[in-house]
Amino acid sequence: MSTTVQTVSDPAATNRDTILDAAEVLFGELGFAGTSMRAIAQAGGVAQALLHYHFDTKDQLFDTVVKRRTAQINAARLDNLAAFDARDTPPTLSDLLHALFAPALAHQGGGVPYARILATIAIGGAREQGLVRDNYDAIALRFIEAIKTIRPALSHADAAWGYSLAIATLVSAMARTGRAERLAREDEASDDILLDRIVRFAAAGIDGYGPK
Amino acid sequence: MSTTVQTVSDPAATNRDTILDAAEVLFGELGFAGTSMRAIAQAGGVAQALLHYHFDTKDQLFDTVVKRRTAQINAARLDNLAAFDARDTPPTLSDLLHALFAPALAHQGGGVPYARILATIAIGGAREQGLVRDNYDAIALRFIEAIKTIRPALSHADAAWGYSLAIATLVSAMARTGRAERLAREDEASDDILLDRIVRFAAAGIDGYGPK
DNA sequence: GTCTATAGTTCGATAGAC
DNA sequence: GTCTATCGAACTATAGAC
Repeated sequence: MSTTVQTVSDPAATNRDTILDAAEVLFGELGFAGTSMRAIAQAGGVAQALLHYHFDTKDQLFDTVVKRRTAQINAARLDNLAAFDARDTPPTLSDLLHALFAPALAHQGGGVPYARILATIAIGGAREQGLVRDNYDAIALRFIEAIKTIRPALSHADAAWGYSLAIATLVSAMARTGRAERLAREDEASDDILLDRIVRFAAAGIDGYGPK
Repeated sequence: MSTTVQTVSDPAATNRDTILDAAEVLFGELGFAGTSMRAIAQAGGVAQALLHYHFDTKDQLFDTVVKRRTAQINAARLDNLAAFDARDTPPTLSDLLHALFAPALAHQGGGVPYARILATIAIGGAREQGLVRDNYDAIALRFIEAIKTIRPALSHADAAWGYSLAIATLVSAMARTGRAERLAREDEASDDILLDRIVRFAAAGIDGYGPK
């Protein structure tokens, strides 16, 4: 990476990156089937044929968009787990959920455009479930084990269900539909408020499966 | 409605209903943009032109699919609320969530095909959020008020966020990706088990926003 | 690496017979 | 109400020049 600040129109970005950025935005807004290679090319200001040169097919372009952010998000999650190991005191359940959620909501994780892609993948059909399994199951099991360490009374199944439903609240937050704010009669929530809401809800929800 | 039992291949079903059933399955599997009018016509065993005769456009066909099930689900939810009012003892928070969740997971609510449509709508973009607001905001506010009655210590915002994240767990369950079971190393969960898991998690999650 | 041009397919929607 | 046939547009992907 160069020393310049990363922006949407980074002049140092290659056409390949420009295409990935444009694809991420459109896939997030319109979904895989709803987004055309033509529209991505136009948004990125390049010829449509260039997309096929760099990524071959639409399917592979989509997979590349996902993999780029997955690498960032999961690396940050593993860093957070490592930081816990380096401390004197073990993390609380809320600490652990914060470490799980924050990288997916943060801007470095692709921001709102990618968050909406990830949300649709999380509830997607067979094709999308393959992406989830390949990209996220390993890290999920790491966090499930951490939950069991913090709450030894929970069975593996309880911890796994608790983890899965915690992710459900994250997916809802990532989709950023604004519905919760509308029902609460509040302004659109900031990342910090959103994070606090889902951490508190999910931590209590997990504890609903057994004694603290 | 006739006195015969409604089945997938009800011989008394009109072509209009057959089209709606086929559209529901395909929209659920492949999404709106991923489903073609041709595929729906073929699945329903009718000419493609007949879809346009009955529903005019693809957009209106999709809206009709949603509205048909919405009416069933919300009627069942209101029935459940009315049943609480007719009882001597007020419902618990878990009772209330059961009344909210069960109609959306039950077969009468369209079963798995429609559940997957509803899940995608719930995290969808601008177009889908219009459907959510029009079809589900009114009933949401009814349940939020009920939450505040059962837990007077909660603010309106706390109850609204609790409701929204409870719905997030329902959406996750409706998508039936099988991921929770895979992580828990269990067989695919039945409707009853799924319902019990999300009720317990969501009830505890709501209580995470304030004292019981 | 990047472009223009286009091949070949599939799409939503309509016309018109019955 | 239901069909066959088809229009015009949009799609993914490729060919070939630079």
